Amino acid sequence: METKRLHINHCNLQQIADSGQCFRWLPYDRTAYPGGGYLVHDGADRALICQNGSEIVIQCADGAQERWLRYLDIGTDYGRIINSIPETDVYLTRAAQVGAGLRILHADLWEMIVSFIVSQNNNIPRIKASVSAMCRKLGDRREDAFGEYYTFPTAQQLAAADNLQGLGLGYRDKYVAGLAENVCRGDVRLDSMAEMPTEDARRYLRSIYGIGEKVANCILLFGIGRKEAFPIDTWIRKIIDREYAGQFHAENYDGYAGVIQQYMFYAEREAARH
DNA sequence: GCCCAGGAATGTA
DNA sequence: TACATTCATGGG
Repeated sequence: METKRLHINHCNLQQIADSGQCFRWLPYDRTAYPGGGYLVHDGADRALICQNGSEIVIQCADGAQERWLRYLDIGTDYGRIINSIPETDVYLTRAAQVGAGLRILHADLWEMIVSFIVSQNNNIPRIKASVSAMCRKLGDRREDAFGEYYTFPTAQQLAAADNLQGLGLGYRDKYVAGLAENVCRGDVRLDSMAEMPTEDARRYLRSIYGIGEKVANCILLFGIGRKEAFPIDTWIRKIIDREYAGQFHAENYDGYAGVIQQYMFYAEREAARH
């Protein structure tokens, strides 16, 4: 294990953990890390990531620092994005203030694909439960300095499962099983997507049974870092109808509308909680 | 009992 | 193209 300490602007672990883009952030020893400490799982890896003010502390496997810095999207200037919001848009200005510590994670593509297939017509606590159950039942058991954990199951591991009952997937189990089989057979190739233009990658994702427009955009945004992707779920739909008369001009934020969407999503849910 | 959840597939006109 | 229905599952 090794430790990396650094300062990151516009990074609030608590906000990210509750932003609906990651389903395997487990709160860790909150008394020792009042600013937020999480065992962050992504694909086959995990790290302990903690916060004290603007200082972020990453404890991870030897040689994995760069991997986790990339995961945290260290190269993006979120202050510039927030500052690009026109003052005339009172709603969005406020939303970005509320969620000023959000970042778009560079998460494992396969895990994002499966997780967001599971997310359709579902709620976040149930998505977390299903994803955790998939890992525990089908992933590899591993141990590190913080104890045991389970990797996210590979396509092979998911395809090898005789059935996916008992994971709480509901009717979505056939989507997951079908995709896992197609990936194993080589009929679906995911590694090629990272090189595709976003439109091509979106079309490719949408050709997969169980992936529609919204889920494809979530995968593009969180799985391959395409910040222009703008997922519209029930929360975003509600905001657009109420604040923008049914039409939001995402093209005003060309190349990073997905970040704007995340501010909207977080702020709306934060407001609904109180 | 109903409605909702980070929707999508399918059927119908 | 544009709607309507159906799909598991659990919490409010």
